[in-house]
Amino acid sequence: MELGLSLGEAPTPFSFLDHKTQKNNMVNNKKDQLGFCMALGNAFRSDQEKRDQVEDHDHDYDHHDDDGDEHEIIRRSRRVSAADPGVPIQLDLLPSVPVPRSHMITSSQFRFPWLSDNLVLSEPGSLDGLGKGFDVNRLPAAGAAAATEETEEGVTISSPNSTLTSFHVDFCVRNSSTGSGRDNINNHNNNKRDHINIELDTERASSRASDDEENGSTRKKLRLSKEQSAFLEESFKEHSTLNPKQKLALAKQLNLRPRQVEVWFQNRRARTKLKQTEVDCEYLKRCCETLTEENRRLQKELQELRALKTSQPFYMQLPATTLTMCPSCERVATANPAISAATATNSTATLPLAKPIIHPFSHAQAGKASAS
DNA sequence: CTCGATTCTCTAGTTACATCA
DNA sequence: CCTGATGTAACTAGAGAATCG
Repeated sequence: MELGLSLGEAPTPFSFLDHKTQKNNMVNNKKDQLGFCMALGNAFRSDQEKRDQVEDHDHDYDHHDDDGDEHEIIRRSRRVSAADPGVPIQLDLLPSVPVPRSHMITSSQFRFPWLSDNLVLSEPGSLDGLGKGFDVNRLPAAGAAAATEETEEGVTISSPNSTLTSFHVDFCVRNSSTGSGRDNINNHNNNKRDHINIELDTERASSRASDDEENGSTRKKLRLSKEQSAFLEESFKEHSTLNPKQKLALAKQLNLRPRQVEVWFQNRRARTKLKQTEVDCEYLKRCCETLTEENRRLQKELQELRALKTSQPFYMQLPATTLTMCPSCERVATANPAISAATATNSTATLPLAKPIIHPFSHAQAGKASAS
């Protein structure tokens, strides 16, 4: 009988994984037939699944919890323990873009544009303006001239006059130029600092975006505001891909060009995948270490058994048929119970040999033998 | 039904820029 | 102020799928 480890065959999923995770991993493994079961979610599913998701969105935009985003990966990876090297490793992932608590939006606090035209926010102050619709990239005064703008995809963005006023009235203390606003901010008390910084942030984004529109083709890099990033992040948690309808709705809501939303999602997927690759790499590294250690242990055991064989030549010269595995129950039936005991305990004690040979596949006898 | 052109969206890789230590 | 590292928005190329005539 031989014992071996093999990669390449269809794996039997680890029992510690729940059914859903197993299913996901089987999907992952099917592709390259690695036959390796990992306690990690599938951040990127097959094209067919993605298409299915897009089609689902055309019907309804309900949240599907089995979306394999990295947060799901975190939850699933936490179900396993790293304490035992033989047990798969716990891998803790932090969200890739840590959002300050004060800027966090939970999905229960608002709804996405494709769910409803209005966002519902429960935390005033931290995200002022969100609930009334984003306008952070619009020019405060001059931008109003462009009350209706045509995006690159021919989408008309509605007039900003509904939100612009309230959003900027609160922060009229700052300078109109981008850089010099900091001096004013320093004079304010700490309670307002965060609030103002957010505004400064959005204002920078606003001025750059407007510059970009003025310059046209020049590649001016826009830094998305915290609110925009947080909103996109929450949106990404819901769905890692967008259909055109969602993209337009999101762009309209955030006052970004649809192309910007599209690019953000592309880059976000790339970041997630990169992170997932790092996690996979780390996991495989640890698996390799575990297997190396196991291999070392088995080699040592083999050496000890060989040593036993040389020190007990007569004892080991028993007929081969006396140590046999039952093919049905996979129990080792031995003619000499002491041999199995010695093998199991790796003992080198001298053993009595004058015992009758038991039929290897007689379960009743084998059971009796093992019991003795 | 098949075929080629077109369009759209994706990934992977890269570049350019903003920010920070 | 300068500089290198880092993060990320934006770009490019190429592939695959869907659509249309």
